[in-house]
Amino acid sequence: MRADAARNRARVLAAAGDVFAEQGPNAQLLDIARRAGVGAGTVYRHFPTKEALYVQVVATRLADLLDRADALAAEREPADAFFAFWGLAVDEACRNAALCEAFASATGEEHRVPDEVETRYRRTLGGMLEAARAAGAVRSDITLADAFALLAASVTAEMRRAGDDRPGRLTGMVADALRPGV
Amino acid sequence: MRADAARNRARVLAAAGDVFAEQGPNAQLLDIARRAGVGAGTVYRHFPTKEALYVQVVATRLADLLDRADALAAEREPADAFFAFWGLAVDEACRNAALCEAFASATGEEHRVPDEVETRYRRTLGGMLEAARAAGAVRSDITLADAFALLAASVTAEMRRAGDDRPGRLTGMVADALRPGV
DNA sequence: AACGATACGGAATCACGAACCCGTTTGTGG
DNA sequence: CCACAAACGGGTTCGTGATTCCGTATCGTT
Repeated sequence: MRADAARNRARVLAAAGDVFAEQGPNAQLLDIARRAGVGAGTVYRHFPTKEALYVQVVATRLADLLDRADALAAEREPADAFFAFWGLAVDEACRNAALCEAFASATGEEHRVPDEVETRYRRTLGGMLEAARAAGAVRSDITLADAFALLAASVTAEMRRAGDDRPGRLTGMVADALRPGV
Repeated sequence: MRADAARNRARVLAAAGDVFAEQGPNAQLLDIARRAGVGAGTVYRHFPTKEALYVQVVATRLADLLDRADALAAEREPADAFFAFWGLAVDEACRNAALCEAFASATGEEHRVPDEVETRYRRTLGGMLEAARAAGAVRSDITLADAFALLAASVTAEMRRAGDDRPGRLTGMVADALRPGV
């Protein structure tokens, strides 16, 4: 691959990462091209459609997040790791409209990330959930689907947090719903 | 007003109610016109823009919901009324993409309902919350903003409920986060 | 340094959906 | 029953944004 092509591809990905993070999946392709310092045609030489570019960006962000999840799982006690990841994921999603959308639509219909990433996501969160449950930190009737749904709910709550300067408070309240009663 | 005009206006409102409920604010105006058995021009003679029609529909649905809230507040104990309304609102939102959007965007930026409706909404939910708090059924640190955010979160959770045939379960879990600890 | 092969920019094209217009139809007061 | 204002429908216009095209510029190889 020619050097300039590689450079432009990287620039487009970086710009798309920024723009989609700010504006979500409906960002305009021209905005991305402009921010990358490139013409629209160049974007299309590297990605077949805007959708493909978007999916690529989301998949990358998700993979980054899962890397961090793996690190947490390795370093901390199961319960701790699970809830730490929860907070991390919500925090990240709140700063990134693309990721936010990905959680909200979750195993949804549009903007599907590659199966490979989806599978890793399920495996990782599933593993942490299972471990936390085994450690008695999470109610035994909580399924992986419950966790996905409530994670999305946490993101919603946190994004709606109006005039509250205590980030993580609502997320914590929702996450606490997973813990066993007294 | 001519009789046919009144009839068509009602038809358009009914059709818009259905279509927006199914498809949310991005439904196509022609779909609505078609479902109402009317031309696009007729829709525009009664409502200046698609947005105005949408707002009208949402405001009506919200007002209906608030009527039911008032009834609950009158008939039941404060705590009971508050949580019953919570479940009702989530249930209604899940069946209605327009209402769902309205809760999600809440005191948001787009599709603003008339101040009159917004105010009534704040007053009603605020009153029920206050009463529930006074009855000791809701933690004293929960603000109205918290309630809005967590209500939106409940809707998200419930909509994501995948392969779980127990409607209201996740909503209940989120709502329980409002209750005082033991 | 010269020559393909690649890649580039951005103007032109296409698609879609909101909003407008106007010739035709319909309701209704006299 | 009539005349005419009000209302109708749907074809037309307009704007927006994704995608394509192609003449030009650049890279890397001989």
